[in-house]
Amino acid sequence: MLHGSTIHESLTAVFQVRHFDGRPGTDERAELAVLLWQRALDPQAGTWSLPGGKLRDDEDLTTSARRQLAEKVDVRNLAHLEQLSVFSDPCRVPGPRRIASTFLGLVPLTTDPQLPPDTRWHSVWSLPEMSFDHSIVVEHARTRLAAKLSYTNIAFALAPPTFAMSTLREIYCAALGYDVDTTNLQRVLSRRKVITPTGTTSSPGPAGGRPAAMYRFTDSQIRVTDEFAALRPRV
Amino acid sequence: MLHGSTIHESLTAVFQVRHFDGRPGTDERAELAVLLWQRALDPQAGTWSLPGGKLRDDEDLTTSARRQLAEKVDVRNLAHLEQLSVFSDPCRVPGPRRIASTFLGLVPLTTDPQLPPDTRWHSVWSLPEMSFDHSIVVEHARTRLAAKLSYTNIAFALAPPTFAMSTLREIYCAALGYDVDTTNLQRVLSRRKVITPTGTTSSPGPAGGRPAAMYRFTDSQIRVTDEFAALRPRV
DNA sequence: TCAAAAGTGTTCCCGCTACACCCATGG
DNA sequence: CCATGGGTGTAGCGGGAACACTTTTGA
Repeated sequence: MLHGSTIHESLTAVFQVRHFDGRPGTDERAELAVLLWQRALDPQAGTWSLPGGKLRDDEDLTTSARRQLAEKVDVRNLAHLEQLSVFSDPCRVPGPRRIASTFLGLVPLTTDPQLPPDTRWHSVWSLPEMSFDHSIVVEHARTRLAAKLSYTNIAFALAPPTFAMSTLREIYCAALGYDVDTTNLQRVLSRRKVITPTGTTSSPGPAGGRPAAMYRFTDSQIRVTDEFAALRPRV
Repeated sequence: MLHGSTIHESLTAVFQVRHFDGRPGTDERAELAVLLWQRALDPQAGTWSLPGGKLRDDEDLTTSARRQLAEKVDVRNLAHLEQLSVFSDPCRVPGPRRIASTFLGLVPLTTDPQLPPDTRWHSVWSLPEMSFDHSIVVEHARTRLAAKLSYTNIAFALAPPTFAMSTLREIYCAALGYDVDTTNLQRVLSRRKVITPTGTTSSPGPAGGRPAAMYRFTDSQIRVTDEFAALRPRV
């Protein structure tokens, strides 16, 4: 009765903020995208899946998730990877039991990894038909990301090494799904010491405009920056 | 190489706010307690462990965790159970590989489950020597609980069905580890519609005093009550 | 000199904190 | 009538939202 032939797998929702380059004339807004590959074989051939795969005996789950992403979709520059929940329903997939540990992975704006032919970025706001319970994982990952944007420095993993505030604004808008005020974003993140000015400026675009001050994230490791919403300890 | 003989187990940190009844004269403050059992056999005989055990083929992890608690320590009245992270280091315990999915479980103040002889409640502020990586789990669980107390109604799972504000204050103080103001606790939770007055009052103790108004939690299911600390969407 | 982009300053509002004050009961 | 425990009123503060205004560039 105990573990007849259970497989442990990792599944990772890899997110990146991407410009979905429309044809010229189309407004090319930045959108939050998730990396998916299309199943060629049954079960559920044609549906889109999260990258992942079986856990090996000599690795832990985090290592395994990183390895799967490097081997199968050639993603080697994850700036952040964290565990989400475990999917353990005995009937979640047909065939032998698979317990899935799910992850949230983040790739910075500037990098553009080479993808295998069956793999593509999809806007999280218009997902294709997805395999098994994978769409739930994407939803969890998106929710977790949105929450952490407001009380941690997790955006470091979505932003380039240095950036103008307008770029950072785009990233926040894309990841949160609603508009954010550049002014207040700058002030909130500065007060919390999440971002630091580099002292340099970028030259303005072809349309002119004042040169933008460049910033960088103070830490390149996740850090909680606003611990308690209420019921703070007395000072 | 793939899954030679891996076992999947659940481990649950069960918390309850308890009065550690000192001798008369000792001030018997309420403290956050965790349920532990003492290992009789090696490995690590004598150290204290979290309740849990092997996952069966026909159950998911949540079901398994509930079953283990009912069978092994006779805890059948968990008001809340949620997943924490997975511990998957191949060497986390000696012998065959065990992957542990960890949980946070909460038991209300009033209930007092019968415990087996090797099982005992321990204050989370003075833990005994613990087995393997179990103390990390307790630490995670405590941190998660403290965080959720500030932005969800999770305290419903620690409180009796109805209670006076002074009781609820004790619960928050014990779980958070620092003092909370009764007045503001009442206002914050009332504004968020987390608690509802029942209309009844409790008779005062032997020392006299004004009768306390009784409250209950509005929901008996976890609910987020203060979504964003910053960067809220525009209205 | 004008438009576009970026940065600054100011005001307002809301929620949490702190603390003083008022109420009800038992001895 | 006083001690004890509960409840209410209110002022203050701090952080975030909104928005107008100034600065710097290219055409």
